[in-house]
Amino acid sequence: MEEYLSQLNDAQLAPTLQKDGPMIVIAGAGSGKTRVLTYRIAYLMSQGVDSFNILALTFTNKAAREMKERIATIVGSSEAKNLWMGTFHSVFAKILRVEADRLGYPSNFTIYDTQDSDRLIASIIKEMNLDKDLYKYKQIRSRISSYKNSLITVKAYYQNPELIEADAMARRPKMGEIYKNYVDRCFKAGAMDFDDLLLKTNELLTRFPDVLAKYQNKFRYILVDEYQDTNHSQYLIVRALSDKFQNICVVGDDAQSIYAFRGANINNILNFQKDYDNVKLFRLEQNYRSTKNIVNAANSIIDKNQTKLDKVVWTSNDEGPKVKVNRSLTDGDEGRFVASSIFENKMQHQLKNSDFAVLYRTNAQSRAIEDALRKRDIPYRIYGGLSFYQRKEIKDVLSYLRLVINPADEEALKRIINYPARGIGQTTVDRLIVAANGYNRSIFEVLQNIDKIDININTGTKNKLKDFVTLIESFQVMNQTANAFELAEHVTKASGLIREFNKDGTPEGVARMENMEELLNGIKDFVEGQKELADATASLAEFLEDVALATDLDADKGDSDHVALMTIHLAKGLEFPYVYIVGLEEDLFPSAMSMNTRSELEEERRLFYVALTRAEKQAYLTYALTRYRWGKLIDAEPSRFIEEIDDAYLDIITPIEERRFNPMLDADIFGDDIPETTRRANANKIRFKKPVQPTFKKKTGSNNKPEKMVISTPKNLKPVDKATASTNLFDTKLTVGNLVEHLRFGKGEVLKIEGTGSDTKAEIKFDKGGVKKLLLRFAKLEIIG
DNA sequence: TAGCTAGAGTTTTTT
DNA sequence: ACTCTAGCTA
Repeated sequence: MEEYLSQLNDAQLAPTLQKDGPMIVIAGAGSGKTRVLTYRIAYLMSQGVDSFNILALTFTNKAAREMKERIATIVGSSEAKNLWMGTFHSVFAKILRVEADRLGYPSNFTIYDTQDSDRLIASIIKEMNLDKDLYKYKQIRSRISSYKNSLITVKAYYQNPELIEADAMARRPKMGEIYKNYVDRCFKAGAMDFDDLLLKTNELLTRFPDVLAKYQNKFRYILVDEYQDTNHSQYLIVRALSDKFQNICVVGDDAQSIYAFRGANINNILNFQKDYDNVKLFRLEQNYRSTKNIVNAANSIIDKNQTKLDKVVWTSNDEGPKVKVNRSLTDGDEGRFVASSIFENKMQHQLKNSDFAVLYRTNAQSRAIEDALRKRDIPYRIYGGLSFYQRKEIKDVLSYLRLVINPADEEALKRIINYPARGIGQTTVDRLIVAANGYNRSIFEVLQNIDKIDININTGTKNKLKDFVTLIESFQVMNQTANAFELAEHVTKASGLIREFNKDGTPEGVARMENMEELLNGIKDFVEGQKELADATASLAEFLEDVALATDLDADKGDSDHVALMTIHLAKGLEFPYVYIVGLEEDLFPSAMSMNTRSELEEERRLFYVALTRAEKQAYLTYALTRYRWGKLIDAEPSRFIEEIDDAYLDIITPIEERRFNPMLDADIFGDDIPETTRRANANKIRFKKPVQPTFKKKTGSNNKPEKMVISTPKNLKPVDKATASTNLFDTKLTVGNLVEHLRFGKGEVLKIEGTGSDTKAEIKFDKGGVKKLLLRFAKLEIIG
């Protein structure tokens, strides 16, 4: 142990060796707080604290896993195994499963993700015959979420005239009723949403003193990482659990609080010293991560914020190069700049791809970067966005599995009762929902008793429903004996999902099959991992819980060398030698949605601070003068955040304006006979999902507009049946490019082209039928005059 | 009931 | 630019 402690400096050592009592560590960016947490846990154990009695709450499961591995190398894996470590959501989901019956929930409750919640709310709004323009399900969901995070239950809502008044003012007088219905339906479905995992934990701890005592005695030592991003609900859980022994250690940095939008309350960290008696305060101010230029640039930004704790982050690292600022003409150019710069840095400094990260404010920005990296053959990985488990085909498979575990799961049932199509239409489902609500039973119970109840469904449809019940019940029987993988494999076949995915033979169908196979492999890995633990409960239920709470970062095994692309939010806690912060433009970063109040703007500024402090050696700030947003080209101006950095730390490099068309990068996509200006314009508009080389000849009619087009298909792609396509075209010169963007494959001709400029529409007829979805980018185009 | 189309809404960030 | 859905037709 001592030899490990020798790796800490004095400032880090003090909190590490502080064994008992409430304490707060204010840790600047890159000051080694993870190290302190890790060694402090190891130290506690060396002082005789039982690992069963330690609870560490982290921000991601990945962080928990890494910390656990690190501790295992110090104290041994058998000791480390018993530590309770994870996110708030995953730790309390486990506890809730154990105590579920107290709250009237089944222990196999489903965890609804955001999409499930959205669908349920939309369904409720529809059932209540409310105006969906007034009651937008996303807004309603976010309202409900913030109620729950503030511990405002339905009852509390109705007792609070201010809230009722506020919703009435917002022309949503039925808000309370929707909230009540939503909560009831979740309960009836045996489902908890993300916020419930915290809310129900609070309910559990307040309503049942014996349960509270049990966990207070269990978790004698509690550590919370990223405390600045806890919300009220999490705050109360921590307070309740630590109340008896008061061995609570929170670590955080007010300057890195970036989750106010989901209820995080920066006052939790600012007021910690008032919440407990005799709080020991520690500060970690020396940055070990970044160069002087980066640290100083970051400090000069955060100085502009009024709300902050006193803290001066400094470093004894090298000066390093200044922060480079680059201007581009378009978002496409910005992407190419980043790709070229990464390429050059890699060559010049002999670096790996994983030494680089590109950070952006919104997920939509990844596109332009992605395209540029692909053209340069630089491997990359996009984190976040739509995660693997949220993809349609994956959710479909998971829905079958969810229904096996919890037949009451309404959202899972609605997803798959007619997928693959088995002749059960919306009308039938609506009637089932009405019946289920009327009998106060789950839809599945209604289905099981379809002959015994009074319901307006014809015999043919009833038989189809019975077949569906039989199918699910057969899976349930199989689940008694088979392991999760065997069951999942059987489900994909017996449900007809495999047949469905193989049906059309399109690239999308093939991709879906591949994804499903990847899911099955994942389940197989999970089952085998569980076998090693000699845990007989290697169950499907546990897999589903892991999946529900998994994030994209958690899934990263770090086994391949790639450039990381992610939002700044996702990058919190990570570090990279080279960091590119892109899209530094007004209305984008800071976001247009966050410039109404000073506190919103300050949060954006903290976000920028987080972004910059991810960099170890070199940071780049880039912005473009024009950018495509919502499909339209808009002008942009540089972010105020660039000006806020002290000039002394900036190196404003030559703008990309002089960049010339680079045939090596662009010519492979566009035919040689297309004028350079058009190709350049096209280069910004067209995205290819796979490297293809369509070639086409441009021939125009007398009025210089394309009148007819023949589209020929590469041999390996199958023509589809039928054919009209309409699209808005930016200008006539781009007709070809945009059609490549939109067309599927097959032969066809243009029936009509209407309008000019941004309002141009084209209609194309294929010889052999049509375009199911206007997605394909693999066409070979020929325009005939 | 299934399949197709036109039109609306979307992009702020996530467990 | 892309996705989702209501509403239409067969």
